[in-house]
Amino acid sequence: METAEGTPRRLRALPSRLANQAALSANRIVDRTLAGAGVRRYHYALLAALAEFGPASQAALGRRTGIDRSDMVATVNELADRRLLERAPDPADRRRNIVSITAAGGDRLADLDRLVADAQEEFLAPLPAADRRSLVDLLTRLVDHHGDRRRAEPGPEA
Amino acid sequence: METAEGTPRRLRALPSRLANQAALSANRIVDRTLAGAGVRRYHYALLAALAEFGPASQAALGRRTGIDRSDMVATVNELADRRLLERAPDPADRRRNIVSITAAGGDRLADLDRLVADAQEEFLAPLPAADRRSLVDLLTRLVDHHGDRRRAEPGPEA
DNA sequence: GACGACCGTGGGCGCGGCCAACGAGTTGCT
DNA sequence: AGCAACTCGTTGGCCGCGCCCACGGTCGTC
Repeated sequence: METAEGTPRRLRALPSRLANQAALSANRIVDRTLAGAGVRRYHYALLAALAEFGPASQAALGRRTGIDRSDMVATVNELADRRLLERAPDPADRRRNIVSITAAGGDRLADLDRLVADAQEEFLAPLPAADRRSLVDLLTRLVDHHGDRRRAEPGPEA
Repeated sequence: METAEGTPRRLRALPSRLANQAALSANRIVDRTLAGAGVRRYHYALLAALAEFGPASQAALGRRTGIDRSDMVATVNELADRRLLERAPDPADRRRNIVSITAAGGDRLADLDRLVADAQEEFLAPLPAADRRSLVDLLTRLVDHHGDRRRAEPGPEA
């Protein structure tokens, strides 16, 4: 029998790979769940950001969700088509669009929140509550340190 | 000032998102590091698997690294072009190719191992040793539970 | 000998995460 | 007032990863 082919130790023990594999699993679960409701992760993130902070420009929403400005255009388009949000020009700054969530969008978000919560449960299934807290804490510290943004500091002082 | 735009709580507290963001950071670091040596993650994984278990078929390597059979073809091609591994037909089973690492491939892998180790250090920088162990432990438990493979169990007995 | 399973290969797809560029608009400085 | 620097939305593109399907060749097994 040549079944039971294991992952190489070199890879299996690699924190970066572990993080990646865990994220893979998490994303698979969440994506499958959201797909059942006809949305992708970007859609959920955008609706969540809108519900949390109220209307904002696309650029600001991008900063909050980590979605690139160019990808934001398509994401807003898709959700606007479904009447889950609205895009209106900002009279005070004509460069900006003000994006706001609709009532239907709020309702939809509530549904998605439930689905996503279930997905978290599935993802974290093997861990008891205390370990879940540890995990969240550790991951939070990691992401807080390497700040999300592509920081290109100007190198050593000129 | 409208700077300091934060991530919505709903997202920030989401374990699946935290895992994803952490993996994002990890992958950015590792990818940048490997790119400096002219390779991608798939290349490193493949070389590591070869060095660890010796010559194997492409399908077996795919199972060990998590690389799809079709993607494996290209990966093997690229490394074979650089003489880091060799592909030879298996005389005992003419469906198979036997892929084996070359001396140059072994040398290269040793270099990459060092680079990857540095990358881990950078990724884990904010965590003291004890926390790193906790993290690895927690992540390992997560990935061990949802087994890597796309398991499609036949549902309830017919 | 026929069927099923497996292998390598080719082709394709979607998503997430990027970057470059442009025109319109705004802000800041002088 | 004028100009430079910046911001914003948008278009278009790129790449890597993770997948799937289908095909022809090859075992293995009944």
